[in-house]
Amino acid sequence: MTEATLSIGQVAERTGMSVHALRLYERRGLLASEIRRDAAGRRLYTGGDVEWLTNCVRFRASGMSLETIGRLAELVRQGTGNEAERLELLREHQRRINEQLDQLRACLDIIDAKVSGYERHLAYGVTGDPWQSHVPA
Amino acid sequence: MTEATLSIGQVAERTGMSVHALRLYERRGLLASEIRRDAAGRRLYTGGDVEWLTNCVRFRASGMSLETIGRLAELVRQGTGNEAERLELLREHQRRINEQLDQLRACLDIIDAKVSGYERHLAYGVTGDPWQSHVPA
DNA sequence: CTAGATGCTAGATCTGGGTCTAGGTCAACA
DNA sequence: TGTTGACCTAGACCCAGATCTAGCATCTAG
Repeated sequence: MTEATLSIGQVAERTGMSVHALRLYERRGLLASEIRRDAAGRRLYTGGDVEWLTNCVRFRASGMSLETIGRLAELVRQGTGNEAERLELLREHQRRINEQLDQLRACLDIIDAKVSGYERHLAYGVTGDPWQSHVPA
Repeated sequence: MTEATLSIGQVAERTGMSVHALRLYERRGLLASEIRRDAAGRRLYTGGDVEWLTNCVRFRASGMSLETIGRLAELVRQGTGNEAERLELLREHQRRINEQLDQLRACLDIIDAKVSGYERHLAYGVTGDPWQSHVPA
């Protein structure tokens, strides 16, 4: 079963990446498997490639650097035998995501407080600057 | 009561910013109030400045751009009367933080799944690559 | 009195992650 | 047949945000 393939443009469409970025990622070795080419040298992406890239997009959105993605890609390219390393890398990122969640929640608390401060301020015409004065909000 | 002031180095220490960044923020107009100087031209930060900067650090960590911080700073500098605008700006950021939280959680789910996939893999010597093969993980 | 921190300004440099350009190949369709 | 549109490579460019440099001034402790 010759797997159906996609052109770079189609992959861009379904991953949300630009074709430029797709080529960049390939040049930088961020792909888990080599991309085949057609007779004219055009890239042929498989479903697996798209899946990998979709994960890359998520990883990026959660702050993983291209360098780290590259390390992970290399481990996957090497094949089985380095699962412990992959796990370590993933656990590290897991940790970083949790840190980010904490930070975001902390910031959100502050903003929520300021937002309701301003809402009160606007609703009741409270005097004074809810930011400048040390009134909470 | 002449408020106690801090040097730029001290502010760097307690906000976690570098002195370079502190000067940069000032040049870019990201501060809510003008920083006084001593006779020799050295900056004298007040507690309020440190508080503002601490919020800046949080805002940055949650993805607010320097430009947006600058807009907020300007509104605060202008004094009361533009609370509605400030509120709008804060609400917008609130929205963006919530989006980020969603994305992070989504990514975390994927990573969690992969992590436990690899853990199972390592614990039971399951064969096959939990990444390559379409085995969950 | 002098060394060593610490501060100042203006402007240069770096980094990460993309995006864009030039110049060219190829396929399909009117 | 010839133009249109998607693709190719290599390398230039961009942007935000920070960091560093040069050259100088000012304190403070020994």
